[in-house]
Amino acid sequence: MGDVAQRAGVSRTTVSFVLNDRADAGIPDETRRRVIEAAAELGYRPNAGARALAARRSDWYGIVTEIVTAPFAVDVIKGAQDRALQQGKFLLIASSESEVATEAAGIEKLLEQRIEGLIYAATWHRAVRVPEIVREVPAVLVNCFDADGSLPAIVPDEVGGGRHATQRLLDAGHTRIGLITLDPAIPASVGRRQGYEEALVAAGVSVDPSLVVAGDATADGGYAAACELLDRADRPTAIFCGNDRMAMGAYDAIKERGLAIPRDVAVVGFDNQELIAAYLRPRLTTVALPFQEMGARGVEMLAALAAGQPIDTATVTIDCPLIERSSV
Amino acid sequence: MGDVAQRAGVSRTTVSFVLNDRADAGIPDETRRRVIEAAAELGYRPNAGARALAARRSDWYGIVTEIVTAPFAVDVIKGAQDRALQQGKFLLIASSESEVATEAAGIEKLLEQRIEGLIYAATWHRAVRVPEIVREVPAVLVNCFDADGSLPAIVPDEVGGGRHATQRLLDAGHTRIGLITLDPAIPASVGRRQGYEEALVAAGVSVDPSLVVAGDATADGGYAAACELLDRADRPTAIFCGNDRMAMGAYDAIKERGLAIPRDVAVVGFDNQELIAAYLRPRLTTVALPFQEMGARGVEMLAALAAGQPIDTATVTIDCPLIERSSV
DNA sequence: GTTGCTTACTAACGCGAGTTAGTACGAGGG
DNA sequence: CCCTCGTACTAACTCGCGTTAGTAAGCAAC
Repeated sequence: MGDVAQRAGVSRTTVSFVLNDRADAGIPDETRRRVIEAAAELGYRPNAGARALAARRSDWYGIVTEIVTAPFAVDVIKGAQDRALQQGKFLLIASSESEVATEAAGIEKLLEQRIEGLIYAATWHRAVRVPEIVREVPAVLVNCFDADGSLPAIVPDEVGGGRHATQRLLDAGHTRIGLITLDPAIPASVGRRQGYEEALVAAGVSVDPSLVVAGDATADGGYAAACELLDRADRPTAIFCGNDRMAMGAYDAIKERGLAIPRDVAVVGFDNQELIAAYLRPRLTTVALPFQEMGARGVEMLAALAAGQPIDTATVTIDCPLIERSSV
Repeated sequence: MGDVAQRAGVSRTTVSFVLNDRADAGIPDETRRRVIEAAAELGYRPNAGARALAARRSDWYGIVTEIVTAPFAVDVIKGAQDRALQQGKFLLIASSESEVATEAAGIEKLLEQRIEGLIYAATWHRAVRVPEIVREVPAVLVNCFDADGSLPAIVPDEVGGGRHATQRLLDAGHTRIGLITLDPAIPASVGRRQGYEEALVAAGVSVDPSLVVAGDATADGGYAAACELLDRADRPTAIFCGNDRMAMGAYDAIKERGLAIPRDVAVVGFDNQELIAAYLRPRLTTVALPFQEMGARGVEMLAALAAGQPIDTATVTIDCPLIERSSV
């Protein structure tokens, strides 16, 4: 920076003013131009660490999540990183599944970098107990929530998603719609089922509990549950699967019986896992979890928190849109 | 740090010596203990930015990659991050697919953080043209290579993987083994096919070019190619698919014909995409791309480069192990 | 021709650490 | 009693930058 100043024939302070675009410091255009030119010629690149030190402001947010276990965790990261870049911030990513460090140690590392805020993201929608250390910095939970609601949280609208999926089947003329649910103890299962029932009721279709079967959240679980539904005398004409993996198994069960999708049985999934949904044959109509948007909203809330704006810690829910493909 | 010094009744310098474990500065155990205690009591957390500034050493590596497009990119990150943590380094991740910034802009950001090295990772094995800016810092290519070989590169051993897959089928007694290849212009396709042929030749089985068909790298492509192979009078008893998505399509083709996997037709995939391979029914035997290990090796090479150790820029290949499941 | 007001800067301090050169103290040797 | 020689520290500088307080030059007004 000193070299740039010398080359432009001004002081280091002036260079700082120009490069930081401080309008109040009345620098004439001619001087400004000289400084910018000198910086370009010398290939000057500011030192982010030194700047953070002097400005008492790091321009960094942190995010902790499992990046490998769930393939869609990266979507949260992408959404958050893009939004952060728009704000001139950079996102530091700490994996919470490392073998060489605990989750708390990872957060500790982030705090040593003096991050201005932290996003704590789960790979599947659930209640979590965040490590105490999280509370030392403005924090937002994404795709999870803590039991006592003391931290702001952003979660997918499972109920709405369940409604969208069911409505799509109703719109296609189905009235006997099977539902394969996940582990009934988790929010995804509860919410999606509630949405399913709401949509049926709203359409004046009676809810038949015998059409609801539970299964493992795997392809095998979906296969088994689908078999149960399909082997009834009055088999449903459509199946809403708790997730895409189960839909994968359901496809097998349907095809095995010589039935065609969607002609004989329509299928809707949930999660929109590209690798599955886009490659099943026929391609699977499903409901997307809004990971990117949740990440982006997380950064927005962080910005508000860091700016000291009051935030109602109420949980924010984000819509889960229906992704139309060819299985309905 | 000053507070810690005061509480321990020593100078700031002494605190620095203790916390950085400088053995040369003869600090007696008693003093050391007092300092560590004071730091703990005050909840002292060093400021990484300030430390980097003073020590002229950031302890950061950077990695640039597309994190969303390919689901396994995160494995490279995980492998690299774990190894970096072991070295006391932290990994800064820049997505090269952001809408708000170009790839070069992302790297620029990393350089402003004064990273000590850069990993440039591709999501599929290929030749790349790296932006010039990459050469301003020690850099290693992962899962890709540049045309003129001027940068060290780490790539998967496609040939070995093809050999493993084919050998597994030979071991199971198959001699008529179909191969569904990817776009013949890419290294993955060339290498895997070469491995396939090498294994056959080594086993004394003659290579029948008519058993090799090309297809789109999708489930539909795999389906079409598998149909072609299966509808021959002398259909193969095993199929080696260019990747797992194609295997997914091949499964459909096989099942449609009332054939059983692996009894009538055995299948081997490539890529080990968990979401597919672990959930297909039966579960798919496939070859894994060593993403985590490539990431880890990348960090190791970076450490060597940054330490000024000479490195032959020869490309390093990493073994692609066979993952046994139930389709053979 | 002093005062006062802009305009266009600069000197100097501070951020939180690492590091070098130097010092005070006590023990042991002559 | 003086002179080394470790031992156990400390003062002061430095890293690269942001920022505050201050100043010199030019001009208009009285």
